[in-house]
Amino acid sequence: MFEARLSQGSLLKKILEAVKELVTDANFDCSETGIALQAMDNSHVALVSVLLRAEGFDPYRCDRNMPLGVNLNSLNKILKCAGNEDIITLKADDSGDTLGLIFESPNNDRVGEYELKLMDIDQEHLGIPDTEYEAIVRMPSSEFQRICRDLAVISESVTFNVEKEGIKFTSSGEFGTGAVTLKPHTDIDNEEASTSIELTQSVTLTFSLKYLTLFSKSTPLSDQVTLFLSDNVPLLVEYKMDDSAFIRYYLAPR
Amino acid sequence: MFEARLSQGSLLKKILEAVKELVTDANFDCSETGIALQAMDNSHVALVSVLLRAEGFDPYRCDRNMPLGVNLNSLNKILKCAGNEDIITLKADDSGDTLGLIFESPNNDRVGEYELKLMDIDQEHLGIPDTEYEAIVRMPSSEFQRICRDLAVISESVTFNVEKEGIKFTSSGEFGTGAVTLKPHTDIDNEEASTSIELTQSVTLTFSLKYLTLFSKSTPLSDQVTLFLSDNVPLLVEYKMDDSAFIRYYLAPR
DNA sequence: GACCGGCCAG
DNA sequence: CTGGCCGGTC
Repeated sequence: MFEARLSQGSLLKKILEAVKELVTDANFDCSETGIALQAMDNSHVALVSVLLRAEGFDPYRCDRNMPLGVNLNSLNKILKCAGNEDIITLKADDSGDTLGLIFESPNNDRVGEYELKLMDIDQEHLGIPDTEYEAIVRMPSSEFQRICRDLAVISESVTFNVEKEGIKFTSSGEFGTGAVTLKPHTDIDNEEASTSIELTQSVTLTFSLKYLTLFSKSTPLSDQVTLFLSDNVPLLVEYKMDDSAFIRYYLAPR
Repeated sequence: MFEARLSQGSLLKKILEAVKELVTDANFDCSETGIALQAMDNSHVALVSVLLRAEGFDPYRCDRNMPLGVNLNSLNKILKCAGNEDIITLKADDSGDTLGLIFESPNNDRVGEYELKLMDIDQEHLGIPDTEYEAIVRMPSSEFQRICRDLAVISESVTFNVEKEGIKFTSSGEFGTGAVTLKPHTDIDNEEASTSIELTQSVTLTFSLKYLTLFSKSTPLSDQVTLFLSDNVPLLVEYKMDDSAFIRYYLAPR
């Protein structure tokens, strides 16, 4: 028996928006500690990892580990039937062949009940090594999205150059070149507009803008994004919702 | 060496929006006095003339005349990477093979640096004769845009009939006819909403609405537009931004 | 069906 | 001024 009630249902809706273009089918691995989703993207270039800890739900109950194999496109269609203010409850019985979704409107005068057929998905479970990164950049997620969108005009790839003084994003294409530099900056009135850089070593790496742009669909989930970089190691792009949830993307450098 | 800093960068963004559908490639003729662009539209029916005087920049420096041949579509893409509040600096070194653009955010924690490859464009320099016009109509630019949009429903062309008492725009098409009359009107509280007509002789001329509609993309540049008309002479449609900049369109009558 | 532009709301 | 939504065009 699995049951998880999420008072801020829009969180789940946004997560699906942030993942569905990258992955078509994936397991929701439900356990006592929460719900995890981990999958390579369809072209096996990027990795997505979502964690929703049990503490983020109320109540949360999961008697035994269950991998719920979901077609994300179908799930997304069903989630579009939930209002943004709805409370969403996920349910699965031990047979594990359907996922139940209940959408309750805030004033409880409307209840939607949906069932999604589940599927068996080969669990290619991916150990992600814990890395000490050489550079950690925290910046407004909207800024990151803007930079990806802007530089995509110039080229298909972007080079990140992180120094103590700032992070510089550079692209070069057929009709010209572009570069955006962000300086560390603390806005006390507006913490979410701040940019910070920690590094043990300056780093220069190049990535596909197509994937970064897909990652930046997570912008509505968090005001800030954190980039973790090391030479010859996949970039980690992390959106933390609060202490009980995150979405992480990994992308190998070019 | 050419360098021009424009504190209101959105001006340049809007100018490109107002020109790019008419002209694909053009020279930015940079000289001591400012930046001029003059080009026939792609079908050689209309003429666009933009002038940005040196006084509108701070600082402005141009050591020698340089025609910077630009693909306006590429330039427009790059300008979309500038924020609406950004300060824009244009730069070209004496080789003149790239145009540099620097976008500085208002609080200076974000800098975009772009380079656009330049091209050689045959300078068909167009002498525009100074004309004494028979009729000069000044009106709200939004009104002009609205009239073009409205009458385009009726026909592909519009007839301007200017009398002392008013200007009448008339179209006639397969399913009906339309006419809009504007009377001179001075709104003291709101100068920009006024309409005025000066004439030495009444004038009746017919023009392509397609081009007038393209001209009216300049509406965001100025609250007022001025129409200069004479029999058998191209219409001049002028948007003056302030004393240091204008965009003018010329269109031969049908 | 996808992309771009215009309009409306926060 | 920015972001999201809707409509139109390619």
